Amino acid sequence: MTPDLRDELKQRKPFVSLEQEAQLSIVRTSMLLFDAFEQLLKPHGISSTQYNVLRILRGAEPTGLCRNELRDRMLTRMPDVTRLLDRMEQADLVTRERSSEDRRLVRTRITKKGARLLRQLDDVVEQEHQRRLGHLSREQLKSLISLLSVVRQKT
Amino acid sequence: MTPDLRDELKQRKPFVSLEQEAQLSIVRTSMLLFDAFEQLLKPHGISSTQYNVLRILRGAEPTGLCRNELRDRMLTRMPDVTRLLDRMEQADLVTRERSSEDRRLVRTRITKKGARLLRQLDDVVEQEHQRRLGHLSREQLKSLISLLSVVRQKT
DNA sequence: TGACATTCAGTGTTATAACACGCATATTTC
DNA sequence: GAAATATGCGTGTTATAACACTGAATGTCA
Repeated sequence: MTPDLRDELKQRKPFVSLEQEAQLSIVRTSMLLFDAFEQLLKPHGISSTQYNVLRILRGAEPTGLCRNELRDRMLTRMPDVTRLLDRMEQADLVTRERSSEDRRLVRTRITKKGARLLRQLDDVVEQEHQRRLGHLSREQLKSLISLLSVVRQKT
Repeated sequence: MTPDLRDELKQRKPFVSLEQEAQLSIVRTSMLLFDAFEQLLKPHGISSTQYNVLRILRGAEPTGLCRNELRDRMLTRMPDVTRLLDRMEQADLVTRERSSEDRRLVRTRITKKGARLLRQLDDVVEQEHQRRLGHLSREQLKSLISLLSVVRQKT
């Protein structure tokens, strides 16, 4: 019933292994969701990476986070957080302030404008999640979440 | 037993919905697999995108594919296939030839060097899939593949 | 306390992705 | 069969990602 990935990508040969098919399925599905998410955000003027940062910083209020803490919590690898934050600071979405206790650290916090934007997006984003995944049952979702967690165990 | 994504990302608040948790789990898992894959390929001098192109072109022998067919079969969205192929042509991994029947088309094919590189990588790549996903049972893998296919149904 | 190592943020540079546009070739329509 | 439309590829440009390196601040240890 459900068409397999091989058809989707018009592949002639079968997959080498279930493991390979699973990995490609994960990456493929992720890319589709990720791209759709970016398109959704685009009219609002931020990328999904920036959105991710805002979400993290909202959760880290009122203390904020330093650059590396933020980087470690991000969904996707981001080697150049500094300039990402530069742009967000310029857009008045975040503020940065050097810590007085440890002057190596720069504490980043979300601004009111950032928080307002995020609040506007909350509904839009949740609707998107429903649109993309709402056709799965609760059991299917739980099973999927659990299986992916097992995958991530092996780093 | 399996630690959840919330712990992994040090999130304080629970997820808004199962749908959201599932989407984030998919994207997170994909990024980990994808990054590991890129690191694996790096010593061999190609990116995962280029690897993907080579795989597709190997499967499309002996006719090859035109640019847009290739783009449509790629695992990830790629708006700038032309310059990707430019680089690969320069590295002698692919050849391009304008079609004589329809002179709008440019047929791209894998070179011997590209095919050789790919052959070298076959084992390495399959080992990587085993390393990342080999700890799941066949039933778990099938279930995961099937669930992801259901997710993709809603475009 | 002074030398050494470590941690943190930022910078310089190159490579790649993203987007809008343009030109050539085919196809359609009247 | 000429004009209009569609399709396919390439290019110019800007934005962002990736990587290696620098310098400041802190911690460590003799």
